[in-house]
Amino acid sequence: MKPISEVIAITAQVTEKNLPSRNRNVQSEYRKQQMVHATLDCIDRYGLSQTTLANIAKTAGVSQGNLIFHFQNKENLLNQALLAHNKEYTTNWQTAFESAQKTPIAQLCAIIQAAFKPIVCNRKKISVWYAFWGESRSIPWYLEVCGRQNKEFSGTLLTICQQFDDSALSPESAATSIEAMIDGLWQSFIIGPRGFTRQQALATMFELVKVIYPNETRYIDSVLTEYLI
Amino acid sequence: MKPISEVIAITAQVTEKNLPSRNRNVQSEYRKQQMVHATLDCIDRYGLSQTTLANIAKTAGVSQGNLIFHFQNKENLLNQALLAHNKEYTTNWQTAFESAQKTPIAQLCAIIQAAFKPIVCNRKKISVWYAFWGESRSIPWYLEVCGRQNKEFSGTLLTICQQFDDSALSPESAATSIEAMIDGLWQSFIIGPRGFTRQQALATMFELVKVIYPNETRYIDSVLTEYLI
DNA sequence: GTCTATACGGTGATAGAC
DNA sequence: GTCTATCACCGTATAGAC
Repeated sequence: MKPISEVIAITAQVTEKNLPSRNRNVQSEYRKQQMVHATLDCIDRYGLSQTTLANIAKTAGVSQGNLIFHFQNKENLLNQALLAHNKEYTTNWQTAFESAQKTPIAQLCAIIQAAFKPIVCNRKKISVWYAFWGESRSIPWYLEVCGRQNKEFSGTLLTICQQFDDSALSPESAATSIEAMIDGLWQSFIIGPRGFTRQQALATMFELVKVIYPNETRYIDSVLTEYLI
Repeated sequence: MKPISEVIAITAQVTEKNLPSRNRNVQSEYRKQQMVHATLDCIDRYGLSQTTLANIAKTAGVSQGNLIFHFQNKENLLNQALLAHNKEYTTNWQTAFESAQKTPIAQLCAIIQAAFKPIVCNRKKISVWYAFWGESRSIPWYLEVCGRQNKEFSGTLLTICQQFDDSALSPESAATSIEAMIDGLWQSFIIGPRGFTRQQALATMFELVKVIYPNETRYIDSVLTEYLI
């Protein structure tokens, strides 16, 4: 799914070209995006247990009946919301990974930086993950979605770690550690001290990478310097 | 709050001594424990959004009215459940910390081992944390409880890290890294690959500590060996 | 496609017997 | 203290007008 801003751009473009049928489809897609977006907002603000169709409708500025018209039922709406949330997250790190230099350290730094970008690493987005994970026991489908995504990330990370020449850690341990560190630092944004910032998280993250791959210290420092400017 | 097993022991003891009034109090406490326990079970199995008084009552083997009699309302019951959950977690690491040898590395290893003990580190217990954290935005009280606990743990960890003589990491970074690693590895039990075990988690954890404090390699290995026997 | 009105079931909480 | 019966409300989903 495309970000709303992009959909708006497409809508405008199509309108200008006067293509009513495609226009209608795109507008419909945009409406659905709006609703999905409102759903994620509500999950963040009220938690899954207090996220009601009434809430979502009000937030999206549409009627309750309209939600059902587009998504048939609440369950489906929540599923679509999770998929959209997941897609955004995945696209973020994959884009960073693909546009990085083709050296292990550059790729590693790229996906780590991506993980702490404001689009994915903020209180709202993280709250939503936790809301779904908190119900993943009763609704295994939630876990399936997250698990698939997670597996791909882990795989990519492991492949990167396997390309380093020497480290005190095995590639498996290094990959597991780095991934756990990212997840753990994310958690700090929710339950940690109020003043915890993305910059601090990223700095700590890179310090750890330097300890794991001391040979790459120079490159990492250059990335950090560039980032802080 | 005391673990149910202990409460049972006290109940039996008091009964023998024939103290009806205290006995009644203790039995009442035990009843409440049962209900709190059932509540945590339901949060794990159904998620917070599907945890109803009907569910809890059925799980606890009591009537719905009885729940309200003891806890006045659902909100209070959930609060007590979180407090009990939190208490168990805190007691676990504090006990380990206090009974450890008074050297930094022994204390560090002790609280790390405690974090991966089956009592606190299993799918059910972790699910419950996530359920509450997922709602912590809408119910700040949840965050307060977890935050206080978290702060104490962080503080203890930092104090320990400050006692090490030399490391490539600052005490602050080391403490943050270790705490994040624990949290991140916990997360693996929920969304990670199915085969992930506590032993693996602990092994990875200790490998990382060795990288952070290379001087302590020997002690850590001895702990690991002892653990795996 | 979007709305309002409404049916229906489930949920938290109360009342009162035992 | 514990239960059953019951209420009032709210949440999802449907129907039908526009």
